[in-house]
Amino acid sequence: MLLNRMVEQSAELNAVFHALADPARRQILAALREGPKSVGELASPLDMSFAGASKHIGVLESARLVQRQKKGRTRICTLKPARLTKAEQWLKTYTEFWNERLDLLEEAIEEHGNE
Amino acid sequence: MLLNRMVEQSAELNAVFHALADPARRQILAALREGPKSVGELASPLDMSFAGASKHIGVLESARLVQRQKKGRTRICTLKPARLTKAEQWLKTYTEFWNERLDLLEEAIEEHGNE
DNA sequence: ATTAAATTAAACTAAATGGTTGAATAACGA
DNA sequence: TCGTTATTCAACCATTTAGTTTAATTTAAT
Repeated sequence: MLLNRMVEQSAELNAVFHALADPARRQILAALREGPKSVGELASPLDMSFAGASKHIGVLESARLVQRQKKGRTRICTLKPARLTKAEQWLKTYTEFWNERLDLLEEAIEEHGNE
Repeated sequence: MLLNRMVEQSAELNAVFHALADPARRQILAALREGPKSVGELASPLDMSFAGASKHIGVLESARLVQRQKKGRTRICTLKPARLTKAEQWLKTYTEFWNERLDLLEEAIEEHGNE
């Protein structure tokens, strides 16, 4: 159903944007760009308790931006940026709109600039 | 100072991503793409009280995504998507990273695909 | 001058968020 | 087996959020 898909998309964007709205979580994503890391490695630079960091990773995981898999007694986190493209696509329609406006403004200035 | 600028950026991204994380707010932004609208016009399709909608517009305003100006007894809201480009830029570095990975994967498949 | 309309402000509630600490779980090393 | 390490879980607390309703404010219309 159409409505169904819209609601899903909405929930997805909710989760992704919400996940990105916290600086600790963005720091975790930044760290993961260097490669997979354990929860402990991600937590240590974060100026908060280990459990707190684990929660943040949980938020990133439920937004499907990060995947956590058991390896021995550690959990290895990897970046799954596929969902970011959804957010990027959403933003793109807005910046396109903005650029169109700027173009129109430019035209208007060209036409009426020396009045 | 360098730290200063980083914190500012961080606060800015916090505000923008947080503003985008709510479907009612995204709906308001979508409506504003058609052109400037009054608070009332933005509120009516929103299935919430007028005051509630006004608060959402306040969130968008403090993220500097929307500007509200008094006109008679109404307030006209206009889209100011400049800040969205900050968010887009931030996302872009991640999707670029992702595309690089995909390219590497593709290469790897080309090389070892028929083993 | 009064009333009506558009909007914000204030006060409140319920739920979510971001954080803590301490106990529980599970796997590794001696 | 026993202690240690890595991580999560549970319970809790303070703050923020999203929403409400009612009152206040400002401007327009009669």
